[in-house]
Amino acid sequence: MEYEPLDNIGVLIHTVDLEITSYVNSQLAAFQLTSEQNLIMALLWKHEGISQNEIATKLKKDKAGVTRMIFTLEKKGYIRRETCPNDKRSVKVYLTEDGRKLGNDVIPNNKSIIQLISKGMTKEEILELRRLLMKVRENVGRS
Amino acid sequence: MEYEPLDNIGVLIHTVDLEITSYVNSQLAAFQLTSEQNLIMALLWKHEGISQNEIATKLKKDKAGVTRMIFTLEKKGYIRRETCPNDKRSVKVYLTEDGRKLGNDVIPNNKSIIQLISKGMTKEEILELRRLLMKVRENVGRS
DNA sequence: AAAAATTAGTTGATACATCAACTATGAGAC
DNA sequence: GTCTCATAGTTGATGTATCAACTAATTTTT
Repeated sequence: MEYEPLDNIGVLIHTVDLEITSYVNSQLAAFQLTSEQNLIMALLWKHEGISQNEIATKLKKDKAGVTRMIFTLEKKGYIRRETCPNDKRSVKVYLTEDGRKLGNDVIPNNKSIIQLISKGMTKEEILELRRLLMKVRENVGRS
Repeated sequence: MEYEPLDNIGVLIHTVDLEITSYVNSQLAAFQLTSEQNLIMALLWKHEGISQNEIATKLKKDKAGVTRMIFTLEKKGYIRRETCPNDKRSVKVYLTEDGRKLGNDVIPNNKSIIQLISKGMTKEEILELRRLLMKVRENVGRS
């Protein structure tokens, strides 16, 4: 009855996650963006003016973390925060000119990153990978 | 030519990783261990007296992080550090009595965690999941 | 309208991943 | 033996994830 605490699907998923992040970060370094900041920017390139709360919901991230990432992006000069006049609790996030221009280079870059991750896999394999990952997700039942 | 920066295999793997970690942490909370601390303990339950460097290598973790995790485990009273007399640069890590006893409860717990993660999947599906994850790994080429 | 509950966001704390700079020790070349 | 290089570990910094406690504003209840 051997058991392999260091070599199981959970650990493998964690390792692959870190390696993907490392790769993505290396591809984004030139734009002064990290993988997670890039997700926020990607949202804003599609729907500018959404609130921090919407960002947190869509990215399934903790609102505390979103507050801090937004702060970092603001420091970098890519976004602008504005209190919503209709609901003063809410903060709407807008792109700056720099932030908007950044998309021209980063969006094509993102497309090629996404393609590379599943390079050499058939549509069926990608679907199967998704299905099996969803099965694991269901098993640990965090939703 | 749509592109889905927020819904691709990379993001899914990241999400599943976080959910697995969250589940594992919930199962380990009673033992005052986190998922990563548990990996170090699991190593020590098998090979007591290995060095921090061996721990870092086997867990593929940065040595800086290992230093800090070892420090935390020492504070918790589960391990003991001892400078190697043959190589004074090296620190050997030993279990305390508490740390050794902890294994009696945690090891069975770990086995059931590992089983649960791939519950309801056939051997072939688990192998296919591994294979596809290794393919992604190869694609991002961080090794 | 006043009280109670909910919501948006902030701040603080802890943990992990990663990189860079550093110290101390050891090993190999000569 | 000394000089050079490599190795083990530490410390500091930044970024992300998560939880808890908190403020301020809004919505619901009564």
